[in-house]
Amino acid sequence: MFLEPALPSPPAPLARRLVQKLESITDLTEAERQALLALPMRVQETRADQDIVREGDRPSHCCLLLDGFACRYKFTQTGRRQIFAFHTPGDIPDILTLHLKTMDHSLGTITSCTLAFIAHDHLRDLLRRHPRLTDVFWRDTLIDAAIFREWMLGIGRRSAKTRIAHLFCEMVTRLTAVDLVDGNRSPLPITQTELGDALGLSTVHVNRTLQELRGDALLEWEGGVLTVLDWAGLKQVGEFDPSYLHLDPTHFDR
Amino acid sequence: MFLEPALPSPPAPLARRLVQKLESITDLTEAERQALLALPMRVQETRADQDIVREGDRPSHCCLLLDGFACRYKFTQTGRRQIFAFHTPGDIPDILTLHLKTMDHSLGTITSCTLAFIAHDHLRDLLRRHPRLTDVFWRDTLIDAAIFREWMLGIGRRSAKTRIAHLFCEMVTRLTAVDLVDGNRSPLPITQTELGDALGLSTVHVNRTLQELRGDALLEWEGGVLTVLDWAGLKQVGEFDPSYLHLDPTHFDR
DNA sequence: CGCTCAGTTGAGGTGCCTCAACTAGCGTGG
DNA sequence: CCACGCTAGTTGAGGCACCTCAACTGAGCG
Repeated sequence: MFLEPALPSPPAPLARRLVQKLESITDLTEAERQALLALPMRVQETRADQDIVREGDRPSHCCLLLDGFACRYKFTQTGRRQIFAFHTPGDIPDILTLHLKTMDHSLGTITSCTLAFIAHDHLRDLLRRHPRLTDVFWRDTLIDAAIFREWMLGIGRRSAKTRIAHLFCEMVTRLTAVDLVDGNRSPLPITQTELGDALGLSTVHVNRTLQELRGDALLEWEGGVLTVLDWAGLKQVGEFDPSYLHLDPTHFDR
Repeated sequence: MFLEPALPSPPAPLARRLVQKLESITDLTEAERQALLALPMRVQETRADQDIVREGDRPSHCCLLLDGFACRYKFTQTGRRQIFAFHTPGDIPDILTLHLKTMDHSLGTITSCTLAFIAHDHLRDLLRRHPRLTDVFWRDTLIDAAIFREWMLGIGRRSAKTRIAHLFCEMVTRLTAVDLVDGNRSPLPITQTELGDALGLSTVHVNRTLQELRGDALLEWEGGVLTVLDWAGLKQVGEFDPSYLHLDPTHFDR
């Protein structure tokens, strides 16, 4: 293993958002925090709607999302798209490449993004020196899977209206956990088409269902900002129970 | 940590199926194999349609499936069920309880099963002594998540016929990997209702779609045994590409 | 021999889909 | 500074894949 020294140490701790994200789901020791902040990484700005990693790729780096929104997705053979997850700052959406050599789906940006690439070797070295961080990342992928299950439940068994409301509740909750929500206003810079691709719905039906939710005075959604007008009502329509997000109650509550 | 010595050493290595399952997705050293086989566990026979762990539980043991079929599932608030996964011998469906204290869904038997309960403390001790096994189980949960994604893609974007064919391909492939398939005959002891709950379909529609698949001479399915008459055809109808299962090609091919 | 449970069939309904057209905003280049 | 094109959002009309409800069959079993 050949670990180059970190590039000229950056002014602000780049991995701050990563630490914040991990602390929203678990505790970290000071040593672990420092080790994370010291991770060498290469920063890159990316435009919207760009693939970061594609199905079939065999990456040697993981991608830490520092700023912006990204998503993971895959197409059917007939060209229909399913989005599996929306990712927010602090996430490492492709941490799975540490243990699954070949990507079975793609990762792309939704907005313009700031990305930080971390070499597998550096990550493995970190986990060897701090074995408990392995458990932390493992826990993170277990939560990832829990979110997949909840989406599956929605797509398989819930109405369009409930599905959309549920996703809004989830995004607001997750964004709150990484301190990106201001009062009842949350960033949500995705298109109605992307929302449909995430929920297994057509754009047309998403549009009409959104009109219902707006008509019920539950929310507004304009210019990439979601404003929740009635959180209790939205939770109820969305059948939302945040247990599956396994957020650490000592660091988070809503 | 108080590790009692293993119960009177059983005649046949109980964890044999676990080793076999893990070797279908990765390599194990002899030491790791031995350590797994030496895991202390309490064996229990269970009838069909029994819950093993329920949503909200905080278990202190994991459950290794030695024989039979199990599934994980959750209900919507309106009582509609979604099955998230079918589990086969060698699986530890609730390994997530090592890192997520509270179950966010339920685990139940489909057929009568032989279960082996392993204390979290024993598992943690094993992983401390063999850190690479942590990576192996982490990899296993990553594959679990990949299967969730593939199901999500199906439920969200594929037709009923494709979905059913795809699931059949997946089950046959996974069961082949743990040596439970005899030629073109594979155990599949689930009901049409369970199949529907897994695929987001009604029982009635599952039934009619199965008739199509049988009519196309792709398969037979009777008495809990699936007979694939035309593997190439079934794969094609199901748009099945096994990459997402990340099976170890040195131990497995189909 | 009757109960139960899985599978099957018919009939009618609907939630969401597709296709197509139109509007509004916004960046870009002439 | 306007014209243009592109993208996101919106609306209408018609269709269908899948749904619900309900009844019936057949096998397994106490």
